[in-house]
Amino acid sequence: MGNKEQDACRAWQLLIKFYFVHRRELPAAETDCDLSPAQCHVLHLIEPGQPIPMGRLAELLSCDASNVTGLIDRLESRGLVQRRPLEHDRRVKALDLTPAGLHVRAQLLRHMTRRPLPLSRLSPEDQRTLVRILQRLVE
Amino acid sequence: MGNKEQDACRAWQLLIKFYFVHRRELPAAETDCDLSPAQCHVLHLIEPGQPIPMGRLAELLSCDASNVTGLIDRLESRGLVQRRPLEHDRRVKALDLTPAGLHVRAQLLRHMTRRPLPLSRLSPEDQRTLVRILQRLVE
DNA sequence: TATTGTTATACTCTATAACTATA
DNA sequence: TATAGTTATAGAGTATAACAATA
Repeated sequence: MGNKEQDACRAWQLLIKFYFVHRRELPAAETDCDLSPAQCHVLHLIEPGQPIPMGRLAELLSCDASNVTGLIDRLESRGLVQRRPLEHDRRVKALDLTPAGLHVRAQLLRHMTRRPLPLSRLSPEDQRTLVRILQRLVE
Repeated sequence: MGNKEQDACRAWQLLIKFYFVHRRELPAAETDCDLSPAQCHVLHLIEPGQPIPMGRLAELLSCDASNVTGLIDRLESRGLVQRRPLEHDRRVKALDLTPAGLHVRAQLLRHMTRRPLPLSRLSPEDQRTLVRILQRLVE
């Protein structure tokens, strides 16, 4: 029967609810770092030492490329991000974190993972189980 | 020891990652319904038959009250939401869904729960376990 | 006087369309 | 001609501060 479907659907609904409930907690971490949600997302996506083309970033953000221009303009003017044209194709501009950007990104990740409060309601076994299941979901 | 802390922290990080990965999938459901993310959030929060004061909505959205004014202006001009002053305290304006709003909200929830795809990777047992654990998290 | 919501203002985020530079 | 990114424009989302109406 469709029990498996039902469980998957129910889990999906719960994850969405969790998403909504906590989408209002994450911004606290973001404003702690003086970043807008979009800027936070960008910093999260630019992995240290792995320059990423602007177009690829637009894909990951699911937004228009024109958007990325302004987003990066602001981060660059704050000294957190650098544009550099690729040697073999000068149309492409690769983004990388500056030292200051690295620092803010690390701070952001610390702040975002600072409050696992609702999770402490779970038993140790459930916490381990949740970790195992989620790892499979996001891999 | 700190194992419990570690598991809670790890689970939190994974949920955040899940949040980021899927924050770009949910907007598809939102634009299907021709709603912005914020409008989607509002419709999600106004439960059918349970009028909610504007200030309470600002709390739930974790945003300034002045924001809610514009947000509701736009939804009201589209005929999805109604403002009504409470009889016993006419400062307070309670929000309720119109019939059209009810319809769009139901459509939105359907679209949002339409794709439990990554969840189908999990075994039936894991799906049930995930449901049980998440229920405790969002209750 | 205190509270609820609105208005005015300014900035960020977002998409569309037209454009520039490079390939 | 096609692609990567930018610019111009317009509308939505957001916060702060000053305001109006009600309590």
